[in-house]
Amino acid sequence: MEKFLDVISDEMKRAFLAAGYDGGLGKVTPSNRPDLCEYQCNGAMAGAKQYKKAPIMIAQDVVKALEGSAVFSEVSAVNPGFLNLKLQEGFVKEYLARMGKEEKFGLEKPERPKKIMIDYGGPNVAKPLHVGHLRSAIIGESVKRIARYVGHEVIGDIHLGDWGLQMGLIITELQERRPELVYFDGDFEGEYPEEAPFTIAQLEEIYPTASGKSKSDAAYKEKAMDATFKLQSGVRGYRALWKHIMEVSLADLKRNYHNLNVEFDLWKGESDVHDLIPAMVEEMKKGGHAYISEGALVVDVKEETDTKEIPPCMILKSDGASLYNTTDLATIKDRMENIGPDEIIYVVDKRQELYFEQVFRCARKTGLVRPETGLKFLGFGTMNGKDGKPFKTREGGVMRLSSLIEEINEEMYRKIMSQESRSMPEEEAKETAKVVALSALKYGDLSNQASKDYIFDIDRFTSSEGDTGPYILYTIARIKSILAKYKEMGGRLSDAALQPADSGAEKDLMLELAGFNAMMEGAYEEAAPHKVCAYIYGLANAFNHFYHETKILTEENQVKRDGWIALLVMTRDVLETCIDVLGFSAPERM
RNA sequence: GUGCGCUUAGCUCAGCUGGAUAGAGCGUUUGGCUACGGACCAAAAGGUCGGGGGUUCGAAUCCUCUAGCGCACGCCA
Repeated sequence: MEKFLDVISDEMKRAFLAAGYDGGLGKVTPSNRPDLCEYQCNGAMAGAKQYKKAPIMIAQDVVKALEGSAVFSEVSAVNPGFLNLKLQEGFVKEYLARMGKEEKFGLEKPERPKKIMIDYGGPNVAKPLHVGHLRSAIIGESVKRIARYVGHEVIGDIHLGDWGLQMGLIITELQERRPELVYFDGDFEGEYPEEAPFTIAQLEEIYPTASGKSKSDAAYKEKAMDATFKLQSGVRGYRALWKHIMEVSLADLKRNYHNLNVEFDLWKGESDVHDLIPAMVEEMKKGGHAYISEGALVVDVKEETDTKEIPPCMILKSDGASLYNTTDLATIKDRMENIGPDEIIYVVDKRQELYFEQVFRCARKTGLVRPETGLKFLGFGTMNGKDGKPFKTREGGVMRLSSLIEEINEEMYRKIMSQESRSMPEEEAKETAKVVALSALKYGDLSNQASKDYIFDIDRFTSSEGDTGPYILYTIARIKSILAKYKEMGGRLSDAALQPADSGAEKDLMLELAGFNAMMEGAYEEAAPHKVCAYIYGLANAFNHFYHETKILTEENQVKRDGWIALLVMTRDVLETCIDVLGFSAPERM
């Protein structure tokens, strides 16, 4: 269905036309003077020049044309030419009632649903997730859910770092420690064991150790590079070890992402496209795009309009080895051939912007993608500590994601248990703490613009006062509690029908609800989860304000009371829909 | 050096396509539980939108200069 603001604007446009002016001037926006009006239109001022007329005169003409409007209850022309608007309660109610009946609250399906791939997460196997992986996961997941909700086909791909030197390092270190393992026996021809010869904990220790050694020990590094080469050329034992590393590591990654309520559709990685590289490189050479520069194979990606020298995109290093660019390009090739997306969105650290610009240009130039294929870089900023510097542990190291989550879970649990009013059983408190803590973590992140750095403040995020996840969940829990009590009293939610607003607070709440679909479309178009956050914060505020003014269940006028119940149901549903696209959920009580 | 980004209340952040008196939250001060959930609500104080210039009837928003900070700039990922 048509968006609320569009319906109002249409009415305004008709008035401009009826008064003899350009209908395009009749654009209505939310009021920025809530004390004066609910909505406003500035078209009279915009049209003053065109009609060589004082804005206020135009505004007055429009006011006349709007007499008897079914949409506006009040229209006034104010100097220098503002049109201040208030809406008919009945009109608002009708719009909400229609929203409630339609799927997705009347959000219109896209004319042509797109197939969108989102590349996010990007963990390396055998390395624990750390806080640097958090934003990609949280933002990517939300962008994915928003696009999906709006009606597009969306495929999330984790894009694992599962190939290359890091694997060789692990294998080398393993060989140092346990040379007796069959995997290192070149003559072995039997079946390798099903069980991996290491646990995830061991794996997570092996990698940094090996990485450290390779930096100080040239011979060790040589060995690791050799192991990498052998793995890539398919040596049986090495392949078998690689599979073990993958199994063990992936099981751990899945568990961790699941705890974050982040689910990928594809678990593809660099290893999946490795075999595509030689042919792709050949094509680039044949196409005349790739040439040797300073020993390396590169593709020029400069453009006339550049204000700055853009270095060429490197395809192969001077020693002939592939690099990050190569696998990223091969991944694009693979995706285009096997999935054929209309758009690929990369949710990565914003510092990689120039790099991705090079890759995108190279992909276009060499024809890996169609001209109309969208390649979008969604860069996010750094998560900083309270001191404004990149977030670290107290000791100054990189904090593991699991530690961070544990810390925030504990803090939330502590807050629940210290609640005087309502104590709940310890087990339930623990589960609830997890749910609420996730909202704190995600909302704290998503309520900021993705592209900016932000300060991670556990005290602020876990507070239930102010613009936080727990505040939103508290509001939902409160609504649920009232609805539960209503049912206990014998009320049936399905019987409740909206009524025209009775008070300012009620009307404000209704107007907030009416803005849902415009907000969601905007959040999708700009890939901006923070708009969803801002919206639900406003909605939760509007509800709480209404709640404090209105005794709902004790209202004796049944029609009125049921109207409020219907409003609560809708508020709850919209809030829950929104937190779902943000990637968290609400407990029944907290 | 070149390019990109940021700078809004004491702190953390919004600000839609240029509109009226620049908005929230936290913190501070004050008020509200015999209540459907007080993990809440209401009110007050708090601003040279980094600085200068320009465009416009009108600028936090657009242009330009400038300062401070951050980031990136071919063989890392």
